[in-house]
Amino acid sequence: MARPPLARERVLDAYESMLIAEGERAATLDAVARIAGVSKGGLLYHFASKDDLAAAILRRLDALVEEDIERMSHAAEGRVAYYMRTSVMEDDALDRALIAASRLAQAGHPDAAEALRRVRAQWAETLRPAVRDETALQLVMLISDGLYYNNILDSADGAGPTTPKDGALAELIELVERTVS
Amino acid sequence: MARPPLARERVLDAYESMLIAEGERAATLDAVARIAGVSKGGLLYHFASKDDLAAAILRRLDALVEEDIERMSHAAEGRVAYYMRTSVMEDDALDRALIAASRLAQAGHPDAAEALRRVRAQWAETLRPAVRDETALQLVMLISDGLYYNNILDSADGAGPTTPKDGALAELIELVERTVS
DNA sequence: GTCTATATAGCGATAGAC
DNA sequence: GTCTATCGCTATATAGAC
Repeated sequence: MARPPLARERVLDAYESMLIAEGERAATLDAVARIAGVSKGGLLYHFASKDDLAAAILRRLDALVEEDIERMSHAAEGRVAYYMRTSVMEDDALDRALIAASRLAQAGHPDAAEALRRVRAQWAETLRPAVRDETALQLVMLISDGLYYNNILDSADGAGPTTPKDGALAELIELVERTVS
Repeated sequence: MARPPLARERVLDAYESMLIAEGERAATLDAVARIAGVSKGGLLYHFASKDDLAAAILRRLDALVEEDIERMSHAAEGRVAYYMRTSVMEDDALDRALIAASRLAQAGHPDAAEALRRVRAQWAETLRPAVRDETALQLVMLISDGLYYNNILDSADGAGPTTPKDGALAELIELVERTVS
């Protein structure tokens, strides 16, 4: 676990990139192997099947979410502001794993849908002490879901962001914080 | 246009159902034909290709959104309340077309992603006169997006809704209306 | 650990009978 | 307008050399 083979990580990154940029359909073993710079046989040495590849993405997601929950719990700006600010696309490791998992979920992978629901439940649990009541919690969760939904749509083709950024986002966060606390 | 062939509609409905319940991967011509109760040849008489099938879903979506915009414009409860109330899954024709289009978008179909962005822009235009400012508009749009995102996730497998319903939804709508108007 | 070559199956689409 | 039969391609996965 301490030093995973480099080729294995490269393959997983390539799979994730393909899922994000081209969708599940295009993320074939051939295409992933090509992007990762290995042969199909080489790929299948590290991941025995396509399902194995998907499972690895979901494990990566779980690990990144655990770190995120930890950071959110101790964020100086407060949990709500941290959560909303990090819900816009920054193309970091967690964003990418989330979008990849969403692609898998929508392609019909049941474990991916369950993983995403579990992640959402963890976030809700962490946010609950920081908001006034359940209605306020729903409001914050849904706005974050909305930001992710747009990230997911815009990552499909190379479209520019349709959601607020920078100044507009700061105003939105301010409005939400006034509403929920 | 006045009386489209019944078999054609059955095929389109079957395709939509497969997309929603099993994802784009599983919505093969064989599977769709089987659900619709026709042969693959029969299917391909009505829709020349799989792309043609996807395009028909997007045309259906456009027509249903046009009706929805019309209803929203004259809703007695107000545009914001109408919009939020109809953003939770009711399994009506519009919900189904939206989820199907979202599956196509995430499978890498570029026209689907563009269609969904266009729909979102139409909704924003209709809501704008009903809210205080752009930040408020963003808040309403994102909560609706969040509700759809959860619909989409929960439709993949047979999971129960994770978003507010009935009383909790009414409270959320009330909170949002206080915030944006 | 990575490669090439190949088996096997499923998919989209065509052809032609009825 | 709907069917059966079939073609050609591509995808996943295996076998075995290096």
